[in-house]
Amino acid sequence: MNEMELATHRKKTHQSKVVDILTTKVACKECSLHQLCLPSSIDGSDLEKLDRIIERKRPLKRNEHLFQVGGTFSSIYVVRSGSLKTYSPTVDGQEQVTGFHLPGELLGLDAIGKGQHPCAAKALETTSVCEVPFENLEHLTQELPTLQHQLLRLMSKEIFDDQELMLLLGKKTAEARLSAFLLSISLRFKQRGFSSTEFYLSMSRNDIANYLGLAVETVSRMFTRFQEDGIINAERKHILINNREAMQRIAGMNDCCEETVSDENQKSV
Amino acid sequence: MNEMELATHRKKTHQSKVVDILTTKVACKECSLHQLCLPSSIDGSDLEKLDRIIERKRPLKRNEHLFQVGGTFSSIYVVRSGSLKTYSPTVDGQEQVTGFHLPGELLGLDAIGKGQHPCAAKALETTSVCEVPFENLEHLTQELPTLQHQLLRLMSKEIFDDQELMLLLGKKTAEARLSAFLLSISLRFKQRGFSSTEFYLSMSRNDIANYLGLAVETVSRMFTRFQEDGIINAERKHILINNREAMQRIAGMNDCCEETVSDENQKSV
DNA sequence: CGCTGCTTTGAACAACTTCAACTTCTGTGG
DNA sequence: CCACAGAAGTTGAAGTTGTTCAAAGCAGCG
Repeated sequence: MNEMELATHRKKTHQSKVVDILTTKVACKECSLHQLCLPSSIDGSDLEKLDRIIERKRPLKRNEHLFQVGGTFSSIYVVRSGSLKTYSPTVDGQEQVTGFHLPGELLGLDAIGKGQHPCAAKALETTSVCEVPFENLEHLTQELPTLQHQLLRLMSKEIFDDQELMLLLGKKTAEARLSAFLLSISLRFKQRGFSSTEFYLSMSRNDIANYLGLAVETVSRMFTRFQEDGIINAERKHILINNREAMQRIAGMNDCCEETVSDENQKSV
Repeated sequence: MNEMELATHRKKTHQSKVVDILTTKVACKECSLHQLCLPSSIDGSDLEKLDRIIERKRPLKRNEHLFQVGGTFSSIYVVRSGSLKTYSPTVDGQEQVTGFHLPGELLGLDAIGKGQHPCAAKALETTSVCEVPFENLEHLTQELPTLQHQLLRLMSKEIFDDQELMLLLGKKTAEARLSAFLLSISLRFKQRGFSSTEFYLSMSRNDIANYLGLAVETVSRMFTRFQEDGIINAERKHILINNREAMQRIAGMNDCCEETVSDENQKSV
């Protein structure tokens, strides 16, 4: 039944030039991000239903906005390729980078509550996204319990991740922050089938510093220090992780000065 | 700054609290938190369906746990009265307070993704909660689109709030953090029909400091400073907000350097 | 080639932490 | 009801981390 429909659908949406693999209108079924995205754990005709409500937009160029602060919320977005940053303006005219978004990751979940985007999203490089009109998605989740479950899971994960970051910002030293950041990126690349030890950072030092709540200079110094210690090789945006264990150690604790924490005493009360 | 006044306040503080109202099994329909909680925008027989899946547990005593780290996730919880803190253990055996929860607020949303609680929840005072078995809730949201919508809204709000806190932790000075914290508490009390200018903090300075990513001593000093500047009156846990505008100004910007309260000509926007 | 924006480096400085002592509060048992 | 011990909060002084300011090195691009 649906093969035909799907073909028709694809033809209808196939109006822009096919430049490269990034702009191809891949069905969810064939998308390599399948397992990371909303369709995880959905298949068959259900997947096609989801597929049908998704709009695949033309790729964004570097520095183009996906949405602006205060923009009306109507869709959530999934990164298909490339990357974006989200950031909010602060009272004093600065901006605070609230997140980086790699392929398979969702954007816009923070806007559901108020109906408008509390942050802006800007492409860090050439980036393509799937647009999922939220109203349609809500309707579809009524039909597909597993889709609803997946949506809730993804939102929950976002809450969880945010809390991890809060912990980072509240308690960790500069080197712990950068280390944790690099490990997080590394892990996310790995989950997407890329190398976890060698990658390019699409964001500037400034964005990293902003995200981690540090001054650019501090981030730069930390990169230098890690390199001197042989833990990483950093040539501009090209990163090579040499010693993952060391990084995990640094990211984990290193409270302020010395370590020697082999304490087993779990506080229970 | 009036010792007589403060002494009087102190005496009033020691009045015993009658808690029998708190333990009554109120139906959602009659709950004063109706508008803040899941049932918002549901009514009639639908509300009764929700009511039926909710379990009202016996009140928790101060320092009792609602759930522990790593505990199996099966329900989300709504605070009915009292308050709780959530906190996660850090690698080095410390704990990081991730939030305070007042009546009408949800707990456990961060556990949906992994199926177990990434943080523990402990009562700060005598506290009663509603338990909402998640599986039942998920089923019910399939029937009641508005309930689903409300759940998504609440989760989205949590994401949004977390991002606000990230901003606080990443960019703000100690006084800005404390000021923003007090304003947040004030607002939440107001939404619950309590005074927004005079309230009791159920959490210790230690918890506040931990939550804000500061040392206890720093928080203490900031309280003292605010009091000296006449912005608040703080007698232990009893807080009186005298100058909301000043607090908003301090919470908003006040980049790094200090200035006196008289200073009106600061950068706006 | 010279401009611009991004990154790195150095030195002085400020904010916050840590350490330590002291005060105030709370609750428990005599 | 009071005394006492432990917890919680406050205050001061010294010490660190990270910031700010200033300037120089590097890549990209017209």
